[in-house]
Amino acid sequence: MGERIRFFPLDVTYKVIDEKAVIHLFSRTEDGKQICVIDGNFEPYFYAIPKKGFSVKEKIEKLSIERDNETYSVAKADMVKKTYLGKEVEAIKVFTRLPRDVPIIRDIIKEWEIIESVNEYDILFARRYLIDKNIIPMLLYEAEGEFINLNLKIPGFKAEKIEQIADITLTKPRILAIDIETYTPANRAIEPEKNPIIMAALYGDNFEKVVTWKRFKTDLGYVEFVGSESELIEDIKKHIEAYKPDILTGYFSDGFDLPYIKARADKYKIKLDLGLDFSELRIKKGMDITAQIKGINHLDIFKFIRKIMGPSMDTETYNLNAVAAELLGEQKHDIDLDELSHTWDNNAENLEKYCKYNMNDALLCFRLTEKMLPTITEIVKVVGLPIYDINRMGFSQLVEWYVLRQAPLFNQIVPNKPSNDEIQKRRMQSIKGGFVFEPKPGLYSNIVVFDYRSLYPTIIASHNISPGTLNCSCCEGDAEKVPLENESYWFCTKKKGFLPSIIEDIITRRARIKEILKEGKGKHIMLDARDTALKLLANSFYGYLGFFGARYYSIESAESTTAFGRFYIKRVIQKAQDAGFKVLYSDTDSVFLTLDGKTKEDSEKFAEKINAELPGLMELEYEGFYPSGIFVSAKFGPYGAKKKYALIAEDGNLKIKGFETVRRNWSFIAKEVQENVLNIILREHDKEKALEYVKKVIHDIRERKVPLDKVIIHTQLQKEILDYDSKGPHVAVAQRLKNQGVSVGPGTLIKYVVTSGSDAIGRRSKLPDEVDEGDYDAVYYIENQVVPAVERIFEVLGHSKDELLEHREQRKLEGFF
DNA sequence: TCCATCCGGGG
DNA sequence: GTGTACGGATGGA
Repeated sequence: MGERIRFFPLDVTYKVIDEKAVIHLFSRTEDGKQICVIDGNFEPYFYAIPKKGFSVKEKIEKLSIERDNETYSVAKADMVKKTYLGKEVEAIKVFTRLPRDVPIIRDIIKEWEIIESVNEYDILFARRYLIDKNIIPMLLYEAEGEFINLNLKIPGFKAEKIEQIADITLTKPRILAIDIETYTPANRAIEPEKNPIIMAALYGDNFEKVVTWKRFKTDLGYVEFVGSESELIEDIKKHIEAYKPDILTGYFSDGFDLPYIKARADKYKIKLDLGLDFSELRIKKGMDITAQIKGINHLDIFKFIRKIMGPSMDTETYNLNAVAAELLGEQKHDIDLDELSHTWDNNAENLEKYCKYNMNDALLCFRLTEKMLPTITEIVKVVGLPIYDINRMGFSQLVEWYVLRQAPLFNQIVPNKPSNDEIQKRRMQSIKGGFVFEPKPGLYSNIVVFDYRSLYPTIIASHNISPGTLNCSCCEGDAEKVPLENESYWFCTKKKGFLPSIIEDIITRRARIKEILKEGKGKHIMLDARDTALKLLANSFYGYLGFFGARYYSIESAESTTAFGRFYIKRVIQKAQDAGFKVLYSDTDSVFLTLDGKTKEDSEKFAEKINAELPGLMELEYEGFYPSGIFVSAKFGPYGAKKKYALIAEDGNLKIKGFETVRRNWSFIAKEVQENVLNIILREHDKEKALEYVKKVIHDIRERKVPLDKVIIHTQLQKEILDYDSKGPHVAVAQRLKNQGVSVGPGTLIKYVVTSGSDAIGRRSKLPDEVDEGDYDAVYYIENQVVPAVERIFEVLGHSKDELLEHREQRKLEGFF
């Protein structure tokens, strides 16, 4: 009888040993040791689907060819009953001797007359293994087998049997962050072939190190001096090996740090055999550079944040400073990197601050990784691929690999990726989106808001939308048609489709998590993260159906999804009007009504009635009741009129959408006036009071009674100063800060006050410290801050901008311009 | 206006 | 490694 071990798989590859592909699961054991569990009991295969009525199994079994003195042959061929795009098929599961034989055998079989199609020939062996053996990275498994010597840096264990023993997750993988500084003179390009790495920082759990090769006096404990750049490279290699990370993380390390280190190591002929199997750090070039180390998940946290978190973040740029500012509330050290090379050459005694800077970058990267880890882990668990893989995927790829993992459970053969021609065709196609009912500007009372919970996912599930159920012959003429004018689509009503089944599963899993979260007290970081991961996936399905690269691309399905979306929201609008409610506004999945004399209970009953008629998982949710609200006309953006409204809830909370208040680059006084005006109007319904209040504030500004700290404007620099076309006041201030030797860059928060005078506005914008109390430009704050903040609100109430300003000032202003 | 190329991040 | 990106801005024809 063999031994038993418990382990969390983290990375998976395979090696050919004795003419056989052997899976290697690089893992962490339950008691924290590294181990490589190997499994030789898995064979490469793909599917061949013959044309109807043809028997092809024997021909395939006999297939064997010679090429370059190598023999490629089919190891085995099994007849299997499968489902392919909604149809039952008799396929052949074609086994080859090695993974690399698959494309060769496939190419031959593909050309045969009697073959309808070949499928699943491009699913990497290691991934195929994880799917077929139902192994999910970062979960706990138990293997039975024996320890063997494998010529690896870590012990080997040959498994005869592997099974999951409980739903236990590795929550504390060992993380090591890396960041390098290179010799790059000001205004010069980054040139790895030419310029050395001069510092490298590593930050981990109870571990911090900055390695550099110029000596200077310092008390910093973490600084380590070596004699040369090549020694620096050897040194960081040694530290990484000693730390034994599960995750090596960097910020843009796919595109910068690791390729740079590799380029410099190559120059000195240093072997960067960081892989746990002694393989070298691999830089894969192409359109997109990636860096991979076998056995260690290299995480480029920048990539994850930009691709996955990006859409839900405020920042426009994803540089470390801006991202750390938003996610951690921390910034990079304020130093001028342009001077580093000069300091390195001439003033080594001043290098300490650069070491601190270097360390801080590694620290920020470590913290970002820690912060993202729960979400990353849950995505890994939902999609079922290692951190390294999911780190480099976008939404559509995550959906696709989720689908690929579910496919065997539903006995599905998965369609192939589109050809280039097909992609070109698909790129031409576009579809109609959600329905928008434009609000009429005005002040309203007794507003009820409803929205469809997860509209598109529930439509896909409830209407059985997928390429496999589209226009099925079994329901032709019987099934309800998709509400599209120029098309005649229907989806099967007799058999649940594959995609609708798995999306339904995601929706119900989310509902269960929500239940638990509702019941339980305190924080559930893991459940929150799981909900985030599932939500992300569910919301990506509709986009996936319309994504040109998708295996399950179906423009008809995507079109039908939005068509049903428009249908259901329009139906709510129609029925609400029929029932005597007034519809104020609607966008895609939500609708705003006024009671118009009816009661809140009436609206709840109305929603119940709507829900009784909705299919499957679809549900119109009561979002809230608002005693009053104001809709304001807004500027037209690229997608039509932008929504701009404010509602007040029964508990007095304001719900503001689209107003400038939510943005940072307004002075406190402008935000305060806007919020107070909204409060007076929505709470007290007193237009005159609001008007008088604004007049009073304008008067106070003019009298300079408003304290300086209320006129400070905070604006975050979104890009490099040079990259701004129009240099607004904050850019001018940033420029002056830079001239004074202060390091400013994207993400830096600029605080300034516009002072009085007749100069250009940029010149009059000063740092708060430089301004005396009361020395602000009253006209600017009235005209460019306070008035614009409330102008549109008063417009709705029938008061013009001029009424906000007293006559005398108005004349003065006119004279001014 | 259309098509192709470049860029992001990093020093 | 049973494989290869993406979407938006910019600039030239």
